[in-house]
Amino acid sequence: MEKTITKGNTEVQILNAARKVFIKKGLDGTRMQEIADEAHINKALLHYYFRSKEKLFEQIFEKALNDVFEVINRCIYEDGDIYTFIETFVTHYLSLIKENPFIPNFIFNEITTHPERMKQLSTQFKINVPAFRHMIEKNINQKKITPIRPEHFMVDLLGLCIFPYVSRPLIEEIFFKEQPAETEHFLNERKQHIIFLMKKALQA
Amino acid sequence: MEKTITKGNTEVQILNAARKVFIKKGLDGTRMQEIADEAHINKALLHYYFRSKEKLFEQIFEKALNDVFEVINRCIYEDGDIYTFIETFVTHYLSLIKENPFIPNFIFNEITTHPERMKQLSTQFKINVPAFRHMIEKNINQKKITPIRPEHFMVDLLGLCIFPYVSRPLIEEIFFKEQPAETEHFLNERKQHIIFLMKKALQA
DNA sequence: GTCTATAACCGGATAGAC
DNA sequence: GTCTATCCGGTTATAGAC
Repeated sequence: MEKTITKGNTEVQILNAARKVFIKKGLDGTRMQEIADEAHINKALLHYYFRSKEKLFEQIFEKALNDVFEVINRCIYEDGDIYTFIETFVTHYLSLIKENPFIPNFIFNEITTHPERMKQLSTQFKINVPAFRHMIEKNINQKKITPIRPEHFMVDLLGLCIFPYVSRPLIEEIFFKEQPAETEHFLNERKQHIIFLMKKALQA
Repeated sequence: MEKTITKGNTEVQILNAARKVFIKKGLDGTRMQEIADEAHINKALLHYYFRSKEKLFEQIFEKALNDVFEVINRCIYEDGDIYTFIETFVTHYLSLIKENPFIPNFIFNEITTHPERMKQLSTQFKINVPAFRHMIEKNINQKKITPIRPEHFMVDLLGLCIFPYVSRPLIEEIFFKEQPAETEHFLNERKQHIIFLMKKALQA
């Protein structure tokens, strides 16, 4: 009776466990045994459900990439106001990262350590670049913002949001060694700070 | 005679080879055989010179971290003008990354995949935080810039410089799929763009 | 110092009982 | 579907000749 709670979803348990371990340790650093332990099942079951380590990994990687692209696309409206865009983008993106702080690092690392394979997996995801470019250019033409290359704008926003989480251990070590709790507070301040920074930088 | 060119510096050859492989593949993804091949020597020699894979790795990791911190510290002057700081910092930092584009990813990844060990190694490096804070606060008091928390300012600069290189494969895929050579041009534009962006954002 | 050969170990994958 | 036991390839590390 109590067992029914988890009955039938061994597959889900495995996926959750795999996600947790892969994201923290990467493809090469992950041991199938550790996933099995985390999922409270036997190593052999992993192969029963997913055939191989790599097959299991691909599912996790694709899902992670999909989440990241989805949030970006949800914020893009061809005719949107750019100041609204900045606010919604930063808000949604930071909340995604806050809930999954290891994801960006995970993605970047797998792409650089296994370029061929990951590149192939990553090509299926797209962001709506034409709509994004259109939005920026329209706002420029309306003199709402100073001229800027759309690609720089997007990279700026992503870098400002993502970098503090990717480099968190070093930031903690450098700036907040004496009061580690302050790091959390600092990261929470980022939202207002980034919005302020980008709005001011873009003023026409 | 020709052999003397490399005689006596087997150790250096190994370090160069190890650096190249570790930085691209990470600690877990690196095989000692690959380092040996890259250095054109035998696998056993690696152990003769460095005892173990981990010992060899530590040397590479520490050197990488040291380079990164050194550049930052070289730009900090307690009484410096902040607009000068922005220019020299961005210039030096981008040229470091351009020459070693995989270093940031390498460092972040090792710290997250092996937190205990790497944290320990990273504590020996410091940036001159008091001088940096002093510089920012002085410039604020002189009304040269709008008030900003020094930590945010540093994280902004680093993120804007580093992120485009860390995410290069995705940027290429998303924005420049049709003309991959354009990525290089885009990255070269970053220097002027970041300087422009930060100066404008900080204006008093 | 540098090599070849091999030991010792680990981890992904499979066989086969239940 | 789930387990235990085991295989087998690959990888770090060492022994020992030169």
